[in-house]
Amino acid sequence: MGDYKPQEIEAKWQKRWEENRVFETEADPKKPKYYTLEMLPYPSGTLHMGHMRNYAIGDVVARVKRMRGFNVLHPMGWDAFGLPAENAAIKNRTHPRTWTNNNITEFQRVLRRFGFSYDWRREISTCEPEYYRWNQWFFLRMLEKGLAYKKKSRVNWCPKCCTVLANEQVVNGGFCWRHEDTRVEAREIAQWFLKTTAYADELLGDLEELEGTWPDRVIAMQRNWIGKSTGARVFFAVASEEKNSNAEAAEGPQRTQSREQPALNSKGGAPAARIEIFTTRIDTIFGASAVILAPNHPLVVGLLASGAEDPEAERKIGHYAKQGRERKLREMQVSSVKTEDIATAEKDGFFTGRYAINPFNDERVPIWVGNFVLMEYGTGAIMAVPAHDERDFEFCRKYGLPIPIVVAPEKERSNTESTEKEHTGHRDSVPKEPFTEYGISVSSGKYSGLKSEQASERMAEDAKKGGFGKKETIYRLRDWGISRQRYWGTPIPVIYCAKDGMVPVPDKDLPVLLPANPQLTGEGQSPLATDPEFVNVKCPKCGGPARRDADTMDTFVDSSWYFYRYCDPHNDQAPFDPAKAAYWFPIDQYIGGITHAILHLLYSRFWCKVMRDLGLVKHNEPIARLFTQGMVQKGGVAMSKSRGNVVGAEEMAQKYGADTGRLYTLFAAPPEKDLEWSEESIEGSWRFLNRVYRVVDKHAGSAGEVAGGEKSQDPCSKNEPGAPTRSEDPPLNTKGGAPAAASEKEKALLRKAHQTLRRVTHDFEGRWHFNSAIAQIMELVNAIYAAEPMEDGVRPEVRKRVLELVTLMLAPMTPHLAEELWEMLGHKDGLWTTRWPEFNAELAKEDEVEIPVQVNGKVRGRVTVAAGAGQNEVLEKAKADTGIAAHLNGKAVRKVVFVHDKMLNIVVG
RNA sequence: GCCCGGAUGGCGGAACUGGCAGACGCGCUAGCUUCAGGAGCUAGUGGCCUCACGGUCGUGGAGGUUCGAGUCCUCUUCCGGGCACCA
Repeated sequence: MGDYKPQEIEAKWQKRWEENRVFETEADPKKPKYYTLEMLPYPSGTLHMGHMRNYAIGDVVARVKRMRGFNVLHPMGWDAFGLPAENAAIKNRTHPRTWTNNNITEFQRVLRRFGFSYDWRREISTCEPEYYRWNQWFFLRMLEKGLAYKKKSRVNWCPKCCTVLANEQVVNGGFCWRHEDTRVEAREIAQWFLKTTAYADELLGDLEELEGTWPDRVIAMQRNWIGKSTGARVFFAVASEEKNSNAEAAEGPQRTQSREQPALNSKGGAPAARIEIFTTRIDTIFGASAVILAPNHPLVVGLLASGAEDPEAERKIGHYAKQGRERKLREMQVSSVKTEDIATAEKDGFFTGRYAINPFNDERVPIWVGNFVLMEYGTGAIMAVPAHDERDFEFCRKYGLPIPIVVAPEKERSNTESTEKEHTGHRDSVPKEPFTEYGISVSSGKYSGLKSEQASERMAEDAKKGGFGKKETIYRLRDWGISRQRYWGTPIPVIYCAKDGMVPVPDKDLPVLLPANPQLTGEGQSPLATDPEFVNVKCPKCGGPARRDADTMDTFVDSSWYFYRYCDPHNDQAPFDPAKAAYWFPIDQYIGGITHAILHLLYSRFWCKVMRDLGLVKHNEPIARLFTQGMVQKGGVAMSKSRGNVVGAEEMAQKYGADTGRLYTLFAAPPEKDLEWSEESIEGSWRFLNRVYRVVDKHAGSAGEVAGGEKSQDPCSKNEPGAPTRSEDPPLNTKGGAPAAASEKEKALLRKAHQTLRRVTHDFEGRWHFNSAIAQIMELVNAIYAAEPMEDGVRPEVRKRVLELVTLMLAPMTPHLAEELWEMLGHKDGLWTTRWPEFNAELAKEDEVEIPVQVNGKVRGRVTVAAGAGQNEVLEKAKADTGIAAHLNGKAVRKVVFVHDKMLNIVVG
């Protein structure tokens, strides 16, 4: 008799697993594969129970699949580049590599302490040249395909990170994803972009493939982020200034032409400027009362310069004379740079003094500049249809622009009385609110009377025929800016030569190594730029003096394809062997936090499609199933080092053992939900494991001597991982015939065991209700205790078998204890050689069932009958029950509803 | 504003396709054991009424479908998350 000593047991089995290379895997096309993966951690600070939960969930999946006979790939690695390492290095006067490697060592030690079943030979670290050279290789391939380009543009700058951020890294409407209290600033910087937009349509469309296997909210967030809008582009010609004074007219069209920048997409040499607008509601175009440009639209400056001094127009619809407009424009351009709360800001704008021609009805509409029109979205220009759009309504009402109605509600009814009258089609009546839904076109020329959808269709067609527009789909998604002005990342493999311009580093010169000893200042200039040895190189083309690109890549590049590297982690000829990736991919199960719903998970999908087009892989999507686990919280907020509310994983392992820690995180809440850490509750898991240990310990002695116990295993199984042993139920596994039980007690216990096995198996397969699986096992253990002393009425082989089932069911969750119990139960081979047990339906079957009897839908009693009893038998028995009979009270039975083995409802009236 | 989730005892949470609501655990109460504490074992534990048998209410709220609703439908409140002058 001994006590459960997790620390001893855990060390012992971790050693055995390692000696026997239990978790090492190779691609083997003859075996069914299963690739399960937890998102790779950023090694920083301490590994806490939040991390632990993630890995515990992943390990259950890996171990269950292994027991199910799959060839399981379950690797681990480190997202090792990144800002925190650099900042910590500056603070502690060390090197980011030192800091990172120390953390990796620490993380690794704790993960090993928890006995996660990783194939450690496949460990990768993204900060090693053997890894990041392939980031550079991919970059060069994208450069060749035009998927990487450099552009000066307005980008997000985080003053704390001292670097540019991708749009995906800007959260909560303008804050840094790492510094949620820090607003990003807009800066004009030339940087590298990866053309995610080239795959926008595919990234959106393929989400359908993921429906059902990815969480709905992740799909919804990605859809939202990609933001498809189907509509049309329409060209409004800028009207010539026939009302101008003679002097201005004399300068004529040439002046206008030369001053105005060309319209977007204007075909070379097009004489008159035109404004291209994007709309999702071309059907409302007859109601356009203005064209509004973004303040930084390229046409604005030219239009202002040529805009008429028209006192009458100024008085009527504009608020600024010519000079005022220019001042106003500067104001608006400045204020739009600050990423203020744009959504709530008041609509603001001014008339440019020029007019545009609506191509559908040749009407002259004033051209305005508006603060709510974004250059970044669509064409940077809109038509304002105040009667049918909230924002246009607000804007036009403020400036007294007409609000013509061109869509009437389909039914003659609408929400309020006031709108009812207004939406009857008089285009000069003034509505109190815009009608933004689809309806019937009115006052829209030949399109009047059409439904909105039809009108849109026809008008887009006609615009195309007439050469003044076309159908168009646009996306909110923008290209991924990957340049970072920091040290600890992958150098961008590009060289600038005075003679040859931008020259890619040839493949043979990869990797471009990070300089070993940089000057780290954290002050917003890439530290690489200050290293002459790094920067000054010979041009690969002409051999002349040239400079390297001094920026590094966003670390999300590293994590966009790392899971392919696990398939072939030491390949020095290619990022990976396509044959190996073809075997393992797609990832069968990916597990991680919701935080990466659009960052990592969108970039990874993009990368996969690029690799497919490079011929490296054949699949469209890298991740077949995604699971987003909940966070571990303490005091209502997620555990994090910065909040100071972490519970260290190692601390838990020392106090209760790894198995208790694992079990608790699996039991306390379903895996997708957040879990509030409770020191009190973990005691329950600890008690349970002790309870299991004690009862196995008690019966193990006699069980070891059981004849047939060890022999019942398949002797061929030894050293053959492909054909693991499957122990069976001696001696009750007789096929067909009714098993002979020694006693009612024995039969009931075995029945409970197999019922539990059935449910636990089910909970592990897909449903992932680990918490209720554990609850089931607890019930079984309770039943074993209730059957004590088992010696009285339960044969040793049955006792042993029941305890084996408990052990096997616990094995994926508490693997160390399970191995120990397995050994105590007399097994010489490790539990890892054993397969998941099959439940025996015959043994699980109930002889008798208790059926609740309802009278008029209310439970009034229960009757016990043989399983499978028919309606009449149950009904007779129910009527004979005095309690139930009292409720029937001699009333006429109107209806009887009977569900086999479930319930009986007698309806009386 | 739009889009996703949620809401069940004192607490974490069960309840597979509509069929005994509250499994399992925590906490609490009592008994056994112990010098005592702890641990362990056993029993009890949704509210209200009742000495009791039993009754009655009960899954955020209001309606509805059904023999029967935590589960399905309509409306609604609150909480969490994402996106947001997206044309």
